[in-house]
Amino acid sequence: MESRRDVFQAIADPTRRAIIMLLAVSAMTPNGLAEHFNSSRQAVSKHLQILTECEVVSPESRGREIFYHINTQKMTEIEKWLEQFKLLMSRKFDQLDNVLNKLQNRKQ
Amino acid sequence: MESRRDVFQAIADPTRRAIIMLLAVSAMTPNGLAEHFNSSRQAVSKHLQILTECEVVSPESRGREIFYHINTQKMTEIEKWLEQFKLLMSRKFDQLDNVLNKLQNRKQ
DNA sequence: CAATTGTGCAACCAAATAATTGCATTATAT
DNA sequence: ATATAATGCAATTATTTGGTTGCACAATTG
Repeated sequence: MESRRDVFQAIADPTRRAIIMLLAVSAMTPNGLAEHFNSSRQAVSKHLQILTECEVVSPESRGREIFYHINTQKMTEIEKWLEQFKLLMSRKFDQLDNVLNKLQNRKQ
Repeated sequence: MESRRDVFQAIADPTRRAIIMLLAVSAMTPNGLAEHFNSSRQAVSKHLQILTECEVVSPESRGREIFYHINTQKMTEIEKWLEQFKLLMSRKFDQLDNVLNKLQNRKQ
């Protein structure tokens, strides 16, 4: 539970993805979240720790409860990466188009 | 190297993300890919195996070489999940809006 | 003040991961 | 036919992961 700590690592685990979805609807406490899963409260707490470390989530203390909120901003990193990917893909098709155009020009 | 085999697991590893980006530009062989990394060819081959298993990539044999292509379709699963997430987030704001509207109506 | 509640943290453990090295196999080239 | 190149597969290993239990500690309740 130490090293690689980024958004992609954060969403790799299905339980963490479920936590993210729940928190997207409303901020919740570890106990509140744990009710939705089979694993123990401490297990959920560990996931929250990981999510906090990569800033996907941030804790807000209210009395003895801690509400965890989604950090939307961090989630956009995934989107950025996907955009980059799609850009590279589209360029590939552009190059293919160029090849096809040249072939067509030769035929003319 | 057995169990969880989905797109999110696929993009969790930074080397695999790099491989995906390279293949987004053009199909490549394991040897060709390995030149871009410090790790051994076999290590890259294992990543390709994982990427193949979750259908992010597919192999095309040409003589003794194997060209790996990106399977764009599978990448959209990530996008779908992100869309779902953003939908939940927007609904949260809608609910907040509703609350604010009701408060405003009371003041009227 | 004592009991309870909500939480984090440490120690521990089984399983999975990423990487290595050493082969076996197939296709090409000489 | 033999050498070489491109690749996959198996065994091994260190590290990381995800989970558990048991505890400590602060806030709340009675």
